[in-house]
Amino acid sequence: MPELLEIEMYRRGAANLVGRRIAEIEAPDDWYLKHVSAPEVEAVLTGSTIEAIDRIGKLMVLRTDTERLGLRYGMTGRLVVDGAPVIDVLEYSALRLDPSWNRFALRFTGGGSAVMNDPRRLGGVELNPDLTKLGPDAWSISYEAFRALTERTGVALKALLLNQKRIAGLGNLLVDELLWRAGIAPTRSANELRSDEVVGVHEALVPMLNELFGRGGSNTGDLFPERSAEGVCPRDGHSLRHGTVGGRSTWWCPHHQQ
DNA sequence: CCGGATGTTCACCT
DNA sequence: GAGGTGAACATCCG
Repeated sequence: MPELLEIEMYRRGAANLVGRRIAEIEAPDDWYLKHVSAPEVEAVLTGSTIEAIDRIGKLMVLRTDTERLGLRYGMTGRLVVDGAPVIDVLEYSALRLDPSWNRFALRFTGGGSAVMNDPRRLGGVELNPDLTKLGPDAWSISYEAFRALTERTGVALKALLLNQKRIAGLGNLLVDELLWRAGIAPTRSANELRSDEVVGVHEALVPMLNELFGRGGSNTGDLFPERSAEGVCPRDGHSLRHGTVGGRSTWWCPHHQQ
């Protein structure tokens, strides 16, 4: 479920963790810890206090006075704070939080906890993640930075927008929705876009994020209900095209997305 | 039963 | 270097 909209919901839902002191860490899954061992995380974080929670793209960062703990949610990771899932949209028909899917947890002095529950194990936890590996956050990228991105590569526009090193936060659903709104085919080479097309995509970006955040997440886009073999363009009724672009399943309107 | 899925990384091609 | 493909992770859904 998570793209940057969902991670932002998680971040806000976790705001009351600020000020809490970490009493204990549970890291039962070594595979979930990236570039760090469980004893190392425990040694560094136990006893420290969470001072702030940031988000860059799809990465959530818990800040203490000396460390930063990066939380990635993959496709199925969920955050459970004090026993309650921080979630507004159901990804499956049932919201099941099997305890065996708890991959990482912080227990706080005086009670309460933050638990990452992730059925598919696609997320992970990293100590002091290298933020230089992430491009500017999609919610605040400037037009100049966005235009520079498009000019530097000939990959399909969708592949560029999915590349977190270039622009952080957009996932498969949001990119399809964005390009549908902007009227650009996802297969277009980034550096062959006309200037007005680059403007159009950038201008559609923040309003789309604000709108879908207000509606409840990445799966509330206008195109989303039509992502199927029978899907038609909500704007003009044409049958949607389907294919693989940037390695991901992609739906777009062959009529108004050129 | 089978294929695909809101993500990321890496190996392996061309 | 640049770009593309497929596999891996594990579970659920149509």
